[in-house]
Amino acid sequence: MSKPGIPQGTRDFTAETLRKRNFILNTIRREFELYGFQPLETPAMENLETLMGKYGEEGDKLIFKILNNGLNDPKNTDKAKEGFEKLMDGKNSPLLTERALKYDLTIPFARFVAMNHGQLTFPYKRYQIQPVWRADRPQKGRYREFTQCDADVVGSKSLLNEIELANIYHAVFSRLGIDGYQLKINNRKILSALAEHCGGADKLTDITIAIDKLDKIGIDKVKEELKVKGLSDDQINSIEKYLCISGNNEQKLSAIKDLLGGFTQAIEGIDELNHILQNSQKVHLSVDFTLARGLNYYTGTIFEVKAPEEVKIGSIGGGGRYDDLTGLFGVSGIPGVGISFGVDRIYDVMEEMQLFPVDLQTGSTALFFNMGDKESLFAFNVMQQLREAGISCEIYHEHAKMDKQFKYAEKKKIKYAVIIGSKEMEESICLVKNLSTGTQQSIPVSQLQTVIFDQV
RNA sequence: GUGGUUGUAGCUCAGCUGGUUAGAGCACCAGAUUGUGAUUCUGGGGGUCGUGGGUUCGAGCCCCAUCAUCCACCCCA
Repeated sequence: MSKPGIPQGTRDFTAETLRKRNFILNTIRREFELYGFQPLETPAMENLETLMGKYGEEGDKLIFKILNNGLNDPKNTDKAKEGFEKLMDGKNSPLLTERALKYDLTIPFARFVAMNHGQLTFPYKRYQIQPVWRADRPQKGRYREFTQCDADVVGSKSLLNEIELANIYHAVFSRLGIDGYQLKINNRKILSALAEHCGGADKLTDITIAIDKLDKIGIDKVKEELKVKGLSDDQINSIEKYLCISGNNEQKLSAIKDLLGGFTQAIEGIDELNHILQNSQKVHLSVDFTLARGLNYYTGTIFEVKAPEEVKIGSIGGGGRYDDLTGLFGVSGIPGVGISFGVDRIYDVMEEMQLFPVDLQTGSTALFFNMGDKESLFAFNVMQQLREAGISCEIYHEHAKMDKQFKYAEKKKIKYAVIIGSKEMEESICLVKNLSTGTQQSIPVSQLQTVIFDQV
C-alpha cells in the first residue's frame, strides 16, 4: 500500500480554510441575491461535445475528459482500439470518451438555457457557484479544481445589466476589503473595428491574443508576434498607435474616436463604453483598450478584475457580453452578459494581504469540563439545555487533567469553560471561565443560559 | 505541453569535500503538580532520509529513472 495522496492541483479544505472561503462565498452570494439573481447548479460533467470547440484550441486541450466504461468488454475492443488510434492523431473520439468535467460555468449555463428556454422567464438572471476543472499545470494562483462564482443575465440587451454587474464587482471587493483592485473594461466591437482597420477581420483572434500580452512582454514583443502571424508593417503600425493610447478614460475615448471613428462598429463600442462609464460613477472603472480576454464568445463589453499589484496574482475575475451564446446549441436570439469571480485566487489575495477578519475562527461557545463519571453526566444534562437554546457547546470526552481540557479548549478556540465538579454539583452551581480574559465566576446552573447569552 | 526548484520526525528545518548508532526547535505523551490555561524542570515515543535502480569497502549526500512539490512559460480564474 503506497502513501495516500490527492490528484495534482486539488486540495482538501480544513475548517480554518472553509471558514474563510465561506466568508468570501457568502459575501458574493449575498450580493448576487440582492440584485435579483437566482441560484442554479449544473452537473460536474457534461457531454464532451457540449464543451469542445468553445474555448479555443488551447482550451480544448485543457478539458478533463472521462474515459468510457466497458472498454475492456470483448465486443468493444475493436472500437476502443479505433478510438485510441484517433486519439493518437490528436482527435477526440466518442468511442473512447464522451463525457468531460466542466471547464467553466458559462457554457454549461448556455446549454441549460438552450434546453429550457421555453420554460424560463426572460430576462433570466442566474448565479452559479460550483467547482470547475482544468488540466492545467498547477502553479501560484492556479489549481486544477477551483471554484467559480458566476452571475449572468440572458435575454436582455440593456446596458443597465453591465452597469449592475460593475456595481456588484465594486460592492463585493469593497466588502472583502480588497481596495487596490482594478476593474478594467473594454468592448470587443472596438477590437473588431481595429481588426477591420488593419485589413484582417479574420485575424481578430490573433490580434487580441497578441495585444492582451502588452503589459507582460512589452510593445516590441507584441509587434514581433503580430509579424509572425502575418500582419504587414502598416497594419502593425496602426496597432501600435492603438496600443499607445493613454490618459484618463475621457482622453482614451476621444483618442480612440480619432483613430477608429470611421467604423460603425467602433462607434457603437465607444458609445456603449461611454454610457456604462457615465452611469457607474461610484465604481472606479478604467478603460483599457489592451484588454482582450481569451474566450472568443464575447462580442460586446468585456470586464476583467486585476488583483492589487503587490500580490502578483493577476486576474481574479472577468466577464463580458455575448450576443448569441445559445446559438452554439441551436437556439438563437438570446443575448446575455455575465461576470465571474475566481474564489480561490481571491482567497490567496486576502490571505497574502491579511484581510480576513480575525473573529472568523471561532469554535463552540462553551466547553464543559469532564470532572468524573457522575459529574460529566450532570454536566451533560446542563449542556443539553444550552444546545436546545441554540448555543453550540461540547463536553470533554473523558475525565482528564484540567490542564489538558484547557488546552483542548484553547486549540479549538472555545470561548467559555464550564466546570462542574462534585462540589458544584451538590450546590447546583457551575464555574464559568472566560478563556480569553481569564475571568471566572460562580453562578447557579439555572442562570447559565442567560449569563452566556448576555456575554456572547 | 516546455523549462527549472525542492523532497530528511506530525510541522519548520540542520546534516561539512561520501565515513560509526541521522539531529534541533515546535508539537505530542508521562511525571514534578490528586481542581485552573503561562513559565520552568525531568523523562519518553516517534524516521525503511519521496520511491526504484546504480556507482562505492561504505550513500541522506554522487549518477540514472520515477513520483510528488513549488515556480516560470503557454494559457487562464
